[in-house]
Amino acid sequence: MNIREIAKRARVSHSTVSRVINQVDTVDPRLARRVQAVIQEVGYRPNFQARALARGRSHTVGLIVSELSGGNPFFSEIILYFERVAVEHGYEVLVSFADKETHPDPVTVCASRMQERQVEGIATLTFGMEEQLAKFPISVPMVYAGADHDLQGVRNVRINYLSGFRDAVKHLVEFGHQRIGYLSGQLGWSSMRTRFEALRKAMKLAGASFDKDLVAECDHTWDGGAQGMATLLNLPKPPTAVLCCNDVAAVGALKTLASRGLQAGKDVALIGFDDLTICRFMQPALTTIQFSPREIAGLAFRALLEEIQATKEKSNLEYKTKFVLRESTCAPRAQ
Amino acid sequence: MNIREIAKRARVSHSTVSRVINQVDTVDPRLARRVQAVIQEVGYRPNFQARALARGRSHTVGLIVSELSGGNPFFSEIILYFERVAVEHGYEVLVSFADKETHPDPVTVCASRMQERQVEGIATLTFGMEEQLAKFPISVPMVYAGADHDLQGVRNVRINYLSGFRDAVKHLVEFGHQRIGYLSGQLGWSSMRTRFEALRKAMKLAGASFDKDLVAECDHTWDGGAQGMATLLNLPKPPTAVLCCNDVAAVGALKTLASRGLQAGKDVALIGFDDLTICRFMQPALTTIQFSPREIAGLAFRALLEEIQATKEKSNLEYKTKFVLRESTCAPRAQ
DNA sequence: TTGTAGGCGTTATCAG
DNA sequence: CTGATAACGCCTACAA
Repeated sequence: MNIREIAKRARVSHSTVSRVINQVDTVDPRLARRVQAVIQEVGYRPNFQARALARGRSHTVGLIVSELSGGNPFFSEIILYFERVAVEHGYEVLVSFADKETHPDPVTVCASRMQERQVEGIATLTFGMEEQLAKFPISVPMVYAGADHDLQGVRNVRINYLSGFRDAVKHLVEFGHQRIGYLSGQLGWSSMRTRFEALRKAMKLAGASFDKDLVAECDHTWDGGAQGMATLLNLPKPPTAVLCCNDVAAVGALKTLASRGLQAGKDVALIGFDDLTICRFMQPALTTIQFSPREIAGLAFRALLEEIQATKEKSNLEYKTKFVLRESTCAPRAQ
Repeated sequence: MNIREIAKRARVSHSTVSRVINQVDTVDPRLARRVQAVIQEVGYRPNFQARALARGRSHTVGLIVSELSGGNPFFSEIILYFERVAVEHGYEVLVSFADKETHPDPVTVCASRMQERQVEGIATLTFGMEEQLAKFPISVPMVYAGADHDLQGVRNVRINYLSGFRDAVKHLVEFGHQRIGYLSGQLGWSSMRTRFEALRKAMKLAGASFDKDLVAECDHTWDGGAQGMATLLNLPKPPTAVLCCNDVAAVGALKTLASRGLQAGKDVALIGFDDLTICRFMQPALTTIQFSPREIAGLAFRALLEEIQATKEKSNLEYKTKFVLRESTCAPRAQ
């Protein structure tokens, strides 16, 4: 079933049908009704690809994620919500995974797929692989989130990491913590460097001294967090409070604490990052810094849309992390 | 940059270029090399939509999910892995959400989108909304997973719920549990009915009596599980062991237990369903029944591919749930 | 206001 | 083996 078939049945030309479909209002209401009736009757829907071809617009955007962190709900939710908001705006989304699991040369694969489908813009939400992907020889608008420095021609949704860390550190300092540790993700990831920097700055602002020995660099995964916490606990003088680069690492840390008979919120203060739903259900409920995949995906899509539509007045898009107090912190405990 | 431009530069006709791109091996190697060179040089990639139009094949499949259960990692992983395996096979995937959050009439919206993009097949992985979506006036192959009865013309990836429940129940019975409870999702969902049936059968097989009063019907969400467990605990004679319809509900249940000073694996036996990564990290580690989104997505895609390609020898696709023993069970405790 | 003709980038069918 | 030529389904001047 196509536009010509509809035209035949409605006894008009196919251009009239096209006009009706595209709501061109110069068309005679009576003809329009006749066409609509036929469309309804046969359940016709225009062919998206033919339209894209004729109009020269694919109505598709690309989304590049990394998903290196085995089973972190954060990334799957990024996809979920990005897809949602895109669909609401009449866009399709092409998801590409920039990791080695799918292909040895992810950059090329991504680039090819994006180019073939004529995406109108690309959001790169890898939180750390932006730099490698910047080699992309691509000619469409591009959006990052939380890139550490503004790249030429790339829109960046700024992430205010400091706001959350500031309140978190303040909270710990008020409790009297002197030995504050940090479970960092691998610093090869730019967003991990950025988080680390934010923490350092927050410490400085709070007038707290920062001991490099209390930083464990580990995988930003469940197991990575568990290992990292073990490293910190094995220190001659372990920290009395620990912040984590993300929630899954914090949950892993919780596991290690439990295995040593220690309790967060009692023996040691623990703070996560992301605010996954699971935080509310951990025992104790995990205090964390909110970094909502839903909101970030939304902001990124909005930024992308503005770039695609070449909007004059660009919104000032910034996501502000927020400290969320629950039960996993406490005053320092004598060793 | 298009096929004609390449043709011009390689001094051949555009048909020859097309042949080279499509690896038609009747083309003169020298010409082929010349064309390849130009393609490399200008970084040309064929236009996917034009191809789809000309070939009459979209190379796109639809995926319908429900995602009614706020922030259940299970569903986002279904999307993630389905997308992955589809891309590996050269397919694009069109994700549609069949829930009210996006639109009052999800069925129509899904149907329209799927039809417009000319999907070659549709996988409906909602685990309970299949029936409502069956009204779909659609003419392409369709795949379900775990539908409770085989529908005409629809391929169904069978889910063996019993295998997991059988071992779980056996495990509890061996511990000596007499009062086994169940936290069910709303029985309006077919997969919830199926799970419930599987449990009943497993109980029967184990020679255990099944008390209907020990079943709480709740939302299959984090908070739903928490509430359901509260209901069970408020019973005059609460169950000594509880199975759950999924892990997030089990985690919610864990929360309720903790708030009443009870411990799973000590005061009451608790068993989840899904085997989310988080299970390993709960305190105690959650014993559960494995229902892997990765494998199920993979099987569903394979089934879909077979339908699309009209494969003669259909694989016998069945997913077998599996009991995973961890730490959240124990012998019944005197009240 | 409506219809005709041409084009979007590709594949496919023919002659040559 | 190659190259015109005609689809694929739609949009859009331009002409009527």
